[in-house]
Amino acid sequence: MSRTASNADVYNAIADPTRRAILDLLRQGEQPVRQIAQPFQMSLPAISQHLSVLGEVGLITQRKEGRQRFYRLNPEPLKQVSDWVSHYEQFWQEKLDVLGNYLE
Amino acid sequence: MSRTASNADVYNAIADPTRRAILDLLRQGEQPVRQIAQPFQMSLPAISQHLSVLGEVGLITQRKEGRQRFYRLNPEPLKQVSDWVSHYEQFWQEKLDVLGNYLE
DNA sequence: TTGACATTTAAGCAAATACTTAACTATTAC
DNA sequence: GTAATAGTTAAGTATTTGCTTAAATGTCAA
Repeated sequence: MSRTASNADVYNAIADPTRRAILDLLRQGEQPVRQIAQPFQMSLPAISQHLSVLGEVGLITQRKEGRQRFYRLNPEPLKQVSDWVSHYEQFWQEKLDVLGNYLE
Repeated sequence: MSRTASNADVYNAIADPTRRAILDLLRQGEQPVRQIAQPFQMSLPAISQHLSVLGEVGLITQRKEGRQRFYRLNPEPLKQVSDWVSHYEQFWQEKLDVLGNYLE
């Protein structure tokens, strides 16, 4: 086994700010690569590589149309993150409750 | 500026499975380093370094007692992740709704 | 069929990451 | 004091990451 047990996992995919921004972009709907790349100061291959990482963990899907490739958001894998984080929500909720009680 | 804009950020901190496991452990309450390290097949310095990463982003705090150092969970920074992910929850919720409507 | 366009793949590189072992610092116990 | 205990810091290393430029692939347009 390699050093990192779950190497190509969702947590890793969203660790990069560019990739998160790409996901945010795709919330508006599917887009071709050139359009996805446009806001970033980075070469097209770099974006393509980020898209590939996102694809590997299932966060985006691809549709080919002519010479364009449309990428579409598939947020399901984020559910894993959401579920994990939700275990911690009670903690800051508790803190808020304590604060609330104090204010009453 | 370096390659990654937000280098020592929460997303990066939780990208590592060991660090997530440490956070999970600390949900049970504060613990000294030796106890945190115990479930992992990894040297103590390695754990210490992970704790340092978690500390840098504010996910844990430290309390010194004699020669022991107790680490305590501070989940607030996870709120950032929770908030970001929540933007996507509607997407899979929609999918579930579509499924629900179909089943009716 | 030649060339432009959209995108990926390849190759290379500097920096970051996740470890390791060895050495250090602080605290308590004898 | 001396030694054991708890933990960090230092130094070194193999691997991964995030980029780059150059070359390759596939598609449409003249």
